[in-house]
Amino acid sequence: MNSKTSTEKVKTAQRKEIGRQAQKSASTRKIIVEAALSCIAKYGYAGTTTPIIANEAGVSRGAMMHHFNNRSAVIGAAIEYLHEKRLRAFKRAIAALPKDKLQLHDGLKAYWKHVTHPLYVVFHELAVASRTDKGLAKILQPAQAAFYDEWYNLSYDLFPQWRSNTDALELAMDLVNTTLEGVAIRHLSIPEDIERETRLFNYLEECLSALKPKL
Amino acid sequence: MNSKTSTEKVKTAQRKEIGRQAQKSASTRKIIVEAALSCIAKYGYAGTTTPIIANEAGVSRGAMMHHFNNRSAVIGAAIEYLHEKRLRAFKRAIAALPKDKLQLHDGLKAYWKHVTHPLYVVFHELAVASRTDKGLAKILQPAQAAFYDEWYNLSYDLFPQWRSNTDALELAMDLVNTTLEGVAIRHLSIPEDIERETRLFNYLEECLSALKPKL
DNA sequence: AGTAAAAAACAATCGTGTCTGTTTTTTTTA
DNA sequence: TAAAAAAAACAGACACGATTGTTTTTTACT
Repeated sequence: MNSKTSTEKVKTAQRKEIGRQAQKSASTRKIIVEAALSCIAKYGYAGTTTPIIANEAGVSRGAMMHHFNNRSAVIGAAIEYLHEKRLRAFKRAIAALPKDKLQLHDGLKAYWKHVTHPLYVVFHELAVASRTDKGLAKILQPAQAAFYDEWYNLSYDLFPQWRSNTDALELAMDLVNTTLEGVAIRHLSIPEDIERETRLFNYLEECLSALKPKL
Repeated sequence: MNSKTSTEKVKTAQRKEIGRQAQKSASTRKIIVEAALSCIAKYGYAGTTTPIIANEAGVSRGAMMHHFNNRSAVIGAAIEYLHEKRLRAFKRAIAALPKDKLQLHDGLKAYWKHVTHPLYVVFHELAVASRTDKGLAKILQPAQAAFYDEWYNLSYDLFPQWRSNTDALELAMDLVNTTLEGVAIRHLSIPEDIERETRLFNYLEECLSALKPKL
């Protein structure tokens, strides 16, 4: 049987005060999880093997397997960590924007920055792998859906002018989403062409201005 | 030393007349290559192992290794085959369009069909894998570049009205390219939403109409 | 008979999961 | 409070299965 999962272990250790052991445990877990993300970025999902992760983390594979029951558990924890990090970073970027005279430009730029962030390729890598790995899909999909949800809600809050026409908002978001992600993914196989991309970026901004409901 | 590559073998066999043996050889090679593509579509690039390909092709692994020196050779042949097939299918779709009163709608639809074709996910799968597999990248990149080139040239030929403003053409193509590919890739992790997609599709068409240089 | 195709067998490597043993920390108990 | 017991962190080694490339054997064709 599986006895208790690693997460449960942490929880029981955390109750009352945080002992040194629990601290160390959390610390190495974090190190391992970050190493896993780093490996996915460097070597791809298939290339992220347990010995490689352990090596990247600077711990023995035995220690790693003590904290996580199997490879999937490591990947799962990495996804969770990645999701939170991604969301936090995006929210922080949004929060840094001027609330009063918020321009479409700023929102667009924030999303662009998000999509060109190194961690985005990790998410994309996982998304592609999940197509043929149902187990992975089961872990990844909720995070993916949650992110889009959050993104939509944030946009709804931030751009009150659009609330009168949610269809337009949805269209605008789809346009931004697909286009920018398309550009980001193109970078994988084709060297970036700043000039062309900024032209596209500017055009997209024009489109949004035109789509914006008039008060 | 690698002695002669499988391709060379075929060539020597093909010179003079096409013997039945050479025919069979070409036939099984094709079967293997198609099986490889099928496997990439089904199990992903990492999951496409030599036993699986051979099994899918219905030949022994030994026979397969007789025709291809190693796994890379199979993949390489598959990419070449895929590229030609993709290009041919796209050209055929373009050729089927009405030459006289060609609408943007038709061109857009053709590209959309191309991007939702099952073989497109194979190409995308390979593109992602090539990020962390430089050997693969070396094979894939030329095909990728050639396809984009061909696409651009075709568009240039098909829409003479745009020739007066190549900047607009380039922008339009970037917009179409990134958006549609973005939608296609979204399908990997998120179930399609026909309504939203057609709305986006129609909007894209409007954008193109507006971008079109006036005569 | 001789050559190519196909199949099978082989050796080497690699990744995974499990198991055993050691050290350190925490908890219990005297 | 100090010693003993329990639990957790960690390291290394093992066995199993899978994949790859090579080599050997069998089959089919000309």
